[in-house]
Amino acid sequence: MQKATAEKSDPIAAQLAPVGRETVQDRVYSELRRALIGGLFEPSQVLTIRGLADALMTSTMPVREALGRLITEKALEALPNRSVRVPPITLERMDDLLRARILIEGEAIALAATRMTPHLISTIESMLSEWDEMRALKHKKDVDREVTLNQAFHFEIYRACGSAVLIPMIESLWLQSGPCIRVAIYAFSEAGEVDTAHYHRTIVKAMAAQNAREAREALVADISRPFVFLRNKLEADSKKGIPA
Amino acid sequence: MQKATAEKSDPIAAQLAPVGRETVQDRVYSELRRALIGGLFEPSQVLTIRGLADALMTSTMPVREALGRLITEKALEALPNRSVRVPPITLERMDDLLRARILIEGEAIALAATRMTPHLISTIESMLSEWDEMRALKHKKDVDREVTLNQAFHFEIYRACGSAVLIPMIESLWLQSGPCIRVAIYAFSEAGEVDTAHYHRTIVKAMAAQNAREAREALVADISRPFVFLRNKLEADSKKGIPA
DNA sequence: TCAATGCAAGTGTGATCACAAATCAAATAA
DNA sequence: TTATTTGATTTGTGATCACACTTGCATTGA
Repeated sequence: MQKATAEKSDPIAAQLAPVGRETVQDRVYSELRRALIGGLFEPSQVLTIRGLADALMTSTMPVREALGRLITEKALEALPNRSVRVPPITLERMDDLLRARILIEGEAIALAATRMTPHLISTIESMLSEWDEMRALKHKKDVDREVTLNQAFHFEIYRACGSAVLIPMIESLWLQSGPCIRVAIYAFSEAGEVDTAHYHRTIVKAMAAQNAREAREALVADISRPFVFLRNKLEADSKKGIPA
Repeated sequence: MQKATAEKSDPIAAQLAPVGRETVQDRVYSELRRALIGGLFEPSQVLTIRGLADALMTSTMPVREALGRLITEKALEALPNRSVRVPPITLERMDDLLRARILIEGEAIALAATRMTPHLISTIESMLSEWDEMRALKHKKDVDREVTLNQAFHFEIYRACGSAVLIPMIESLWLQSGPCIRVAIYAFSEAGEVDTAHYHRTIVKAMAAQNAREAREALVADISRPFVFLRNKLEADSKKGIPA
């Protein structure tokens, strides 16, 4: 493993930093988080501390702390062998996750709808056009960018709900459904174009009108899509697989 | 600090253990969890790694991992100084927590109501009588036992909802509202007797009838009580305090 | 040939060390 | 007396070491 000795401190740079410098474990945690939400890890893939430490150019210490944190929010799973893996996809778990997301994200967007400001509305409207830009040069399926844009759009709205309790729960739910979503988006691409931007436009319209009920319904339609799609795909696969 | 060197392994005892032995960090995590849900820490109290390690008779390592996990589920709070404390109580946060608990625990109990078995019903009915036993010898206010019993009753029901996603979220919410609840229960005791068992009986009746709507309403009444009580108390205190 | 045993590499866990930053106290200067 | 600075102590963070357990493969036995 590459040495990562603590370098001598630079007192000048130290005093320039505001108050809270970023720790290595925070960086590692963020990286793993991003990778999980983006679905960069396979479901059922096992992760090793030393392997991740090598990949992230650090020692094992920040990695084990980050893994522990991800395990408590169910983004990863601790096997009885003490090894850790990204949770496998099952139909029951997908239904469970979707139900929880409808419940909590639905509540968050309904709250947010009643608190919209003109500035916020123009912000999320401008995010719609970003979506169109990407479609313009869609010769390459940029799944990463698609995932990032989708996440930014949703959380820009959720932040407006003003609940310091609900938002971390939603982040945890995205973390848990990340691997499924990536699989679903790939399946989308194979099955032909599906207009995510259309669903987002419906959401923005409801938000601009401060109509909580319509916003919730539009959101439910948006987040249900990949789940029902993936569910159909998995059921079709098992029908093909089991009789064989 | 007390030495906690790894003792030599006992191969016989090792092979008797099923598969997953308990790690020290799991023990530490459980202890801190129990202490937080039970409200054994003061709000705004700062916790130090070495202090907890000494108290729990272990090294710093398991403690830091446990603290990191508790911080991610918002049971503790990381200050910019890198020190960690139990979050202070504010009116906004209490309202936020109560709203989330009504939303999620309400959904869980509604789900559970549709899945009740005779065995489960008799289990939670028997828990009611335990409550009466405690009341019989209430010469001593056993707040700890009260908290434990309340927790056991609620989670026995929540487990029946069958959602591996909702239950950890509820645990996180209890963890976050633990400090408030303890303060509220003390305030209850001062303000004279309040019959928790009565609310629980109403819940059990609705559950036995598999009436999801009534169960949800009874639950909301039960969990709202300490919050509205504490809210009134805090508002009264601030009215007395600020003009002075 | 196949199952069982034993060895070696890999992995997680806990303890300890090193270091920088924060905190607190006493001492000094205004 | 009050404000500032200096020094010692405390605390969090990251690296490294030691050890037990797991896993995989090769050797050995029937």
